[in-house]
Amino acid sequence: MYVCGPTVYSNSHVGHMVGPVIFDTIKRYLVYLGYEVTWVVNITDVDDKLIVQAQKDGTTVKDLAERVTDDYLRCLEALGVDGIDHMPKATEHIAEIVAMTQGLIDKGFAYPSGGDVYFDVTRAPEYGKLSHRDPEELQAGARIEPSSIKRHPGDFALWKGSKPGEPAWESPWGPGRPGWHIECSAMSMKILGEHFDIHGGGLDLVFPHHENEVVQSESFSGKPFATYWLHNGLLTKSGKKISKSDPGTVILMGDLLQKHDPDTLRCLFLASHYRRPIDYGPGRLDELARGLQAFHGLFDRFERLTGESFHALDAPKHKADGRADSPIPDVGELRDRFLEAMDDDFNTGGAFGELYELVRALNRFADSHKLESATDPGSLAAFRSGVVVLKELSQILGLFRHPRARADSAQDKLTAPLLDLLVQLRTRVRKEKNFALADDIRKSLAELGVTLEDRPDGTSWKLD
RNA sequence: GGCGCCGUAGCCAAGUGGUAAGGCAGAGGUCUGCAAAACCUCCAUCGGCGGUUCGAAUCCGCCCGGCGCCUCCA
Repeated sequence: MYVCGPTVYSNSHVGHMVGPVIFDTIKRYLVYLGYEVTWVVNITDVDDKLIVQAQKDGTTVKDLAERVTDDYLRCLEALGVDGIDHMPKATEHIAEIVAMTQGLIDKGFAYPSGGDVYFDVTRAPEYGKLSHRDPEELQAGARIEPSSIKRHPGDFALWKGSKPGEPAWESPWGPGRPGWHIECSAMSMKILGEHFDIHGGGLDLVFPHHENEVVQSESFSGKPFATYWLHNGLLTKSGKKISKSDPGTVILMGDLLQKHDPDTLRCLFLASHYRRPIDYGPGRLDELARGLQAFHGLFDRFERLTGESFHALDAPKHKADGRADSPIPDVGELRDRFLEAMDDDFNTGGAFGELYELVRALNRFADSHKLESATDPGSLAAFRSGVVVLKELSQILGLFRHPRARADSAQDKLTAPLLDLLVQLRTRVRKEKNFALADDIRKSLAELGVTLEDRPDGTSWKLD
């Protein structure tokens, strides 16, 4: 599986993470089903944009690329995108790119011109098949800049001759750098072979990038390139596409990660089908976070009842190891429905809905069996097995990998013991039926962001 | 102008031929000393108009509205 990664000239915005999270989930699911998946995401670290930006910043292309790549990797890690097997860089594959370019010239699909090398789209009758475009009509669009060194306006550069001061590598056509599309063909071919199963990327890459990848790859190898093309919908902000070339729309991923839980952000991308556009509007993330509370409520409940942490649970990693049946009503069926949704073109939105139903089924079971007050080992074990199913399915979506980070500093040594102490005192007050004082304590704590929950088996506190 | 996508409750969203998942918000209820949490119940006929069909949100046509690509873009 090959997914187009970023051109690293400026830090990642939210939109850049849609694809990685979606394809991370797709890989998780394929692995869950028992497939072996090798996932490649490229880093394009040389290109006109980088040259311009580096000059603006007064730095080198190399430094800029490294800095932006680091930001990208940090975002991936924060979001739990950990299934990428290879991240090849264009600058480390110049030899392959040159060889492929030469091969295309030898086969008559490309021609050198003025220090550049262009792919000749008229030599590939199938050009346009991916994006349903007719090369002749591309001319009619007239938005392609005319160039005297190109034979056909639709021809695209495989190799660009360099001007003095620009990053350059030696080649049979003089010093230069790769064109934009060739690195993906060269690197996917090197790592995955001439033909592979899945190629992904944003919807905005269909043309010209993927179209060009297909022609140059198939012209070179004579074999079909990717079997399946998956294009994820784009992120919009108030209806407008988020794009680096439209600075008003850019929302930096790094900024969002400061304020929001990674699970919330994953849900933003997974709550709807991957092909649909996702609109990022005000309050959207808060809304999702409120919804996620139900899960955390169940995790807390599970921990109170069993002493085990949901996050430490060991759940089946493969479908074959999971259990289809459950002593708890609906659990087996909900698991089936979750998997059916995923089987249907990775319908994460539908699958996500089943997860909520599963939470409700588990709470319903815990309520009806009075798990808080009874000590029936059988019921507790059944509850636990149901929670394991929840964990099994959550893992597929890459959710709830870690306990939620508290927004405050509850981790300090004093807060928890002090709150415990207050709760103890309040419990005594309540026993004495001094509800006015007990309610005062609860109200004051609420103002500090501490919520108290009185249960049959005691009182617990939680921080917002 | 060409290619393509979308329009489901106040908001987000699944469903693509058999009488509408789920989430947020809202209303009522159970539990509770009161709350919180949890659970239960309620809240849409699917942009509009025609057509096909025993039957359509789901298929076809037209119209209205929004968006993307055709130029760098995840």
